[in-house]
Amino acid sequence: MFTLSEENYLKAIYHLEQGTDGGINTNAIAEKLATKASSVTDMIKKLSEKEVVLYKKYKGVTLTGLGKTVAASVVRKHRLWEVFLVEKLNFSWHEVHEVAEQLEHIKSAKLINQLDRFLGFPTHDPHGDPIPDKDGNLKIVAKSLLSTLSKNESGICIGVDDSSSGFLQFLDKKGITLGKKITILDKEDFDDSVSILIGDKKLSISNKIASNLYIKAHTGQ
Amino acid sequence: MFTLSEENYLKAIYHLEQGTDGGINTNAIAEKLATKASSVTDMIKKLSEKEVVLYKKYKGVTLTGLGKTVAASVVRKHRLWEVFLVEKLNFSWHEVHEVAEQLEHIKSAKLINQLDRFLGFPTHDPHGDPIPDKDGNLKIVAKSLLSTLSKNESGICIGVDDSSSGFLQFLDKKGITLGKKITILDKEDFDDSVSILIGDKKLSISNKIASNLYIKAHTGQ
DNA sequence: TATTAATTTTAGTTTTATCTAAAAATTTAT
DNA sequence: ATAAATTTTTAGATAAAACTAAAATTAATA
Repeated sequence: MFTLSEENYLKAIYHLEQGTDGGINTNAIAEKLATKASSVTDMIKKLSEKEVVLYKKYKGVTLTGLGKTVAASVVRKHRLWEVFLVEKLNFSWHEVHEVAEQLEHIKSAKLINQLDRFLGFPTHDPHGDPIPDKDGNLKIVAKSLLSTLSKNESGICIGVDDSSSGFLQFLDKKGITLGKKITILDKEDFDDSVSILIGDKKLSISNKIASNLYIKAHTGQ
Repeated sequence: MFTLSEENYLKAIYHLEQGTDGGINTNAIAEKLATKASSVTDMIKKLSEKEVVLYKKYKGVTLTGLGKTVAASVVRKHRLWEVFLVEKLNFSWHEVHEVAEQLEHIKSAKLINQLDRFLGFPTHDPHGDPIPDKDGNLKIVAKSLLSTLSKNESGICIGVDDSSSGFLQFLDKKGITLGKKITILDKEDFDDSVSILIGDKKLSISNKIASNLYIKAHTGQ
């Protein structure tokens, strides 16, 4: 069994490992968890003894198979609870993270299995992130940043890169939500801003925004 | 804000205060929380500094107004989550306690308000215990133990005194559930066992069982 | 009431997870 | 390749919440 703190470290390492292959730096973990590098070293030693990470001094850490399983289970719980909050309790997508950070540590296999069923076995959380299955596997959907699309191309908005509360509320204000079709009307060389058509509305968004929206390839008009 | 441990102490004192008026003993709290008296003394000092309990050395503790509010809020969360588990996630009433012990510490006013609404503002948990409202008040329903009823009297089963898993599973096996009408057919002087009619079934239960079932007075047949 | 018994508190440790400051190792740059 | 900068680890300290053992207080009883 793992403590709340251990679970948080495993989750942080899990997220940092996504998209890299080498070991994860002490400093990177410290920054992610808003703690000090020395604290990270301490915890890593403990996790290493529990055989959830591989650790060589000064060389960073990687999750073991067991470590990945534990971390994925925490992420699974986090994302399932987020779905619950949005679908059943009328939370907005920008309000769920903080509460899910707490709920993800509740220990009960039956609880999470039943919650999964109750929610209809969702595959993605309210921000478009995939929900690991019971075995910790997650289905990777091919996606690209809106900023990489060319003029007249279009796609379905399926996720956000930055899921900070501020960004999500900005999207709400602009009427940009998951599942909507977005078409690139024009791209401005000057500042890389983009004119888009979303629903029946035309609007201009900055490159920064376009670089935080994931799009699923969408053939045809 | 209160730590998990502080909340558990407040809840224990809250429950121990029900039905008494004097101060609560250190030993009683220690037993309830399966800890040592010396640990209780330590925590009580801290709670006293936080002004949630009144404490005089060697004289036990009582909750202050603030203490009652905090404790009631934890109990409210516990019982709402129990309703959720039974009503929405198909838990049995004997399975909910352990999970609710964890869920009761999740901090989010919106979460608990929305959960309350989602569940239809329930007034009682799956064991028949009242759910404190937002202000910590709970509606006391007049109830009596089944063992106090006389021959030919009847009532509705509305709660259990002992809500241990073992007892609840026993009741399941016998088909005794909340909301059912129970009529006393006979009482045995020899061992104080009781013959009852529940639904269309007759069965005999020991005095121990009859002393753990609460009945709401029920006029007429 | 004096003595014994029970309860409660104090004093001193332990464990977990953090921290700061300093030392060690590694990486980067001149 | 050596010095400087950065990163990481070690050493020692702190706070929370628990413990054991002993001392202090209160309650029970002969």
